[in-house]
Amino acid sequence: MKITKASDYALRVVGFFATAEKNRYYMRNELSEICSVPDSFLGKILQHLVKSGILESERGKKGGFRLSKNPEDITLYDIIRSVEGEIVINECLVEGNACKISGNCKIHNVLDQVRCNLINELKKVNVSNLV
Amino acid sequence: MKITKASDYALRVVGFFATAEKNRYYMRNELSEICSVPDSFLGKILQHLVKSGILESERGKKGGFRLSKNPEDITLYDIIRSVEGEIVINECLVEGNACKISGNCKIHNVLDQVRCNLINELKKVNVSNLV
DNA sequence: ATATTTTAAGATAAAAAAACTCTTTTTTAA
DNA sequence: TTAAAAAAGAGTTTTTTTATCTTAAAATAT
Repeated sequence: MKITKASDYALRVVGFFATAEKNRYYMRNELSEICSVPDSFLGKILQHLVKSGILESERGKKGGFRLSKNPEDITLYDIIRSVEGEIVINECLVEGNACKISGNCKIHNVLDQVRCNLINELKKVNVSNLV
Repeated sequence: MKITKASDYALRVVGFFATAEKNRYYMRNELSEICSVPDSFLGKILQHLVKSGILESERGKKGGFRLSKNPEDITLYDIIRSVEGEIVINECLVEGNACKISGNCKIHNVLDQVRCNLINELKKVNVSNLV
């Protein structure tokens, strides 16, 4: 019931971009320093954020990372989803993974409700709310 | 962002008790079979549930486990809390663990809100709702 | 009393996931 | 064509989860 450190780091970085100079590219090692995130680990996290369209990147000299959307259009859910994959409260609800008792118990339905509610809460907050 | 298997197992067991013969003691190995939970792992889970007052136990012949409250008075939160400890959405919010940037960032406040909301949702559902 | 049955407690082991690193490749600009 | 940056993928270490096993303690039946 906890976000991973990768998510925490991602939130910091995207949160920083909301306050940063618009359109400027920041290099991985700059971001690493500014946000106190291990440099090479951050590399992986940034890749995820780029793949899911939250950041955009440019290689080579003058390269780096910057936001590819307005902060208002990026939610906490987007960021966590980007680095952790889909949020699932309990394993049994994962498709193709149904547990033996799933037919006749309500636990899973209830947990799925909790999950939907959690996701909605995370969608309510956008990155500009973090400034 | 997922409950542990121990929590899932605990939910099954307590859920079963809600449908089971009232006041009767069920032995660990019975519960293990009924709920499809590994016998010795279940031992540990049952200990947690007893310690937090959800179940009560009796040793020796005729011993076993049973509910020590009405199903209506046991919430999903109680059960998860019992086996996983306090729900924390992000590590930085754990006391004595404050991260360097905690003073000047809103991320943690926001995640704490999400956490409160999640806990409230889990408190809304009680074990009799699972029958 | 004593043997039997059951949970309690603690140590330990195996497996899985998380957290992080390193190396090689690709892209870009000067 | 060289230097600087991200991309990609493999690999490593650490931590957490998921169990198991063994010994102790308690309750009951005989």
